[in-house]
Amino acid sequence: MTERSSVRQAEKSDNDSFFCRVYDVTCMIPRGRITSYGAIARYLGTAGAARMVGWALNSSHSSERFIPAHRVVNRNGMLTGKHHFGNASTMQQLLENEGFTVIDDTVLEFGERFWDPSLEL
DNA sequence: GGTGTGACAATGG
DNA sequence: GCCATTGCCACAC
Repeated sequence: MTERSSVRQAEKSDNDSFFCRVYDVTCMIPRGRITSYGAIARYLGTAGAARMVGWALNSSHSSERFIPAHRVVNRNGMLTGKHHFGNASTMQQLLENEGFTVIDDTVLEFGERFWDPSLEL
């Protein structure tokens, strides 16, 4: 009996998918904040599935809800998935609009504006 | 049902 | 200190 099973039983909805959780957490990211794939994965209980988080966001376009995936970067603060926004500059523009400074596909404010769902949520 | 993959993360040389 | 390799876990084929 794991924590996950209880949650899964409580939800018992289509949201039981790992993807939906990633979408939910990503939407919870406060404006002006930023997090990493590993932080989200760890919050979900799958610390080693950081890659899955990225993959889930890759399918975020399939979600009816807008997913601020631009607030999610790798541990280095690098915009590794900017190419998946359609235009490579879209993700950077969104981050700059949030008040971030993006240089060389890397968020300089990453260390300061880092938001950990496991700590904040 | 097994194999491959994937927007990462951590470790080793 | 930088580059290369391995591990990880859930989904698609």
